[in-house]
Amino acid sequence: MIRVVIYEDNPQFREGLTMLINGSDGFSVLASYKNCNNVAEEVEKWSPDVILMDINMPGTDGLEGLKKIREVNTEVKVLMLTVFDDNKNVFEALRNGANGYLLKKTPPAKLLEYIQDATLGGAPMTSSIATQVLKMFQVIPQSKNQDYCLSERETEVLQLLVDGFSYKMIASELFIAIDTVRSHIKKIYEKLHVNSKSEAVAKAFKDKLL
Amino acid sequence: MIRVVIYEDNPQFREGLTMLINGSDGFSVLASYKNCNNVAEEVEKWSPDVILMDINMPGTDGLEGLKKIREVNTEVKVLMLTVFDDNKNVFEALRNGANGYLLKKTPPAKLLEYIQDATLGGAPMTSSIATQVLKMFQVIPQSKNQDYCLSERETEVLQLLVDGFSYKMIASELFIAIDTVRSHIKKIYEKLHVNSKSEAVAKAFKDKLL
DNA sequence: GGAAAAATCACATAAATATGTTAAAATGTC
DNA sequence: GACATTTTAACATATTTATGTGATTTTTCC
Repeated sequence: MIRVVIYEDNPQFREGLTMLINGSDGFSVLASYKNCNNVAEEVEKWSPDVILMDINMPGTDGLEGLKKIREVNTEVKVLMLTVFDDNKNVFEALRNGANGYLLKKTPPAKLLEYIQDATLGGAPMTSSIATQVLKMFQVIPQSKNQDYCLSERETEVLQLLVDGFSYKMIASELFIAIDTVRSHIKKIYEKLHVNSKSEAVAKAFKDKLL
Repeated sequence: MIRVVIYEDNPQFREGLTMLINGSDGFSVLASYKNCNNVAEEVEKWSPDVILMDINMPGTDGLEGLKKIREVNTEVKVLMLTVFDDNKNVFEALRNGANGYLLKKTPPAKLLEYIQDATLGGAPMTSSIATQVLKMFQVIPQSKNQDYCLSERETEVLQLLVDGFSYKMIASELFIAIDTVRSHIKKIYEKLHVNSKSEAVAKAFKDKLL
């Protein structure tokens, strides 16, 4: 038996969901609420398997509700429900530990399937949402793996620069003369096409050299 | 009719897939190959709706194959197939535009459903993979929004430091005296608890201050 | 209107950095 | 062994940066 708690401000939709789920074998609604104002206590009280969470609600909204839930419970599966597939909300929800993201227009049969999918460790998403999620992956880390051919020693020195070491400190850290440090850094600047320490540090971060 | 091309080095598995798909209404296998050595031409030739792509293959493997496909075709849905849910491969595949990621042990009925799901814009994933993807979202941007209370002007100056400007350049950029730049930077160092330009730059990147 | 914070500028000085030139070992490769 | 690359190092010098101690003007906010 999959035990569900619902957060949804619209009374009709809330009732509809409850009837659908209670009317299906293997599913039962433990409770439903019209906002997340007391979500922490409610989740602790019922300890459901799945929570259906509307995003747009008066008072504490779905995203904040999700955060509060995750502060007290990382096990329960939380499926976000929304009318629009708003990019920013999707990202925020997944970042805060949502297990799935569904549009409200999802047909009832699919919804039940998705709920079950979530309990099995899946990440059910409406296809338009799934498309967005895939795009996020493609955008985020366009790791421009430019290779500047830094030698081992040069990489080491650059790492220390990034860590905030002065020439003097690097010299004593690596047991070499400060003039040698200078030499290395000069070479590093050439290879990275920069001419100051802070530019080199910035480039190291931007191009993920370390 | 959903038109499929298969890349899979194991002959048995390749044959099994082909028979399964060809034997199902609404699906047909256009071709199957045992490596990705000529993937670009093959995809252009068949222009399939869906490609099933094994990750581990001799010669050009699935990940490289995926990259080559995306260079010539961004429309075709590519589903990655693998025995293991290896974290790094999942990430690399999604980053390079895979549309889904399935374990080979996926039951035949599910597999057909997933293929269809992909054509409809979904992102079909085995639940263990889905779990990993969700975790990636939670890990990536742990935005430790530490607020160092930099003023507007200070933020501006820090930005220019990060961009590699010297004090002199900042002064002329902002139409202020170099001594004023010094004052701002001194204040910035205090607030960030650092005492050199490169440390400030590094901190700006680490804490995503800009 | 007055207190607090932010932004502006000046002068001084020690320390650190950038740049140039040069060159001897050490290491790796064909 | 010859060659290229890397690592090491010294010396010189101009520029930049870090730090201190003031002080004046704006802006903000109650």
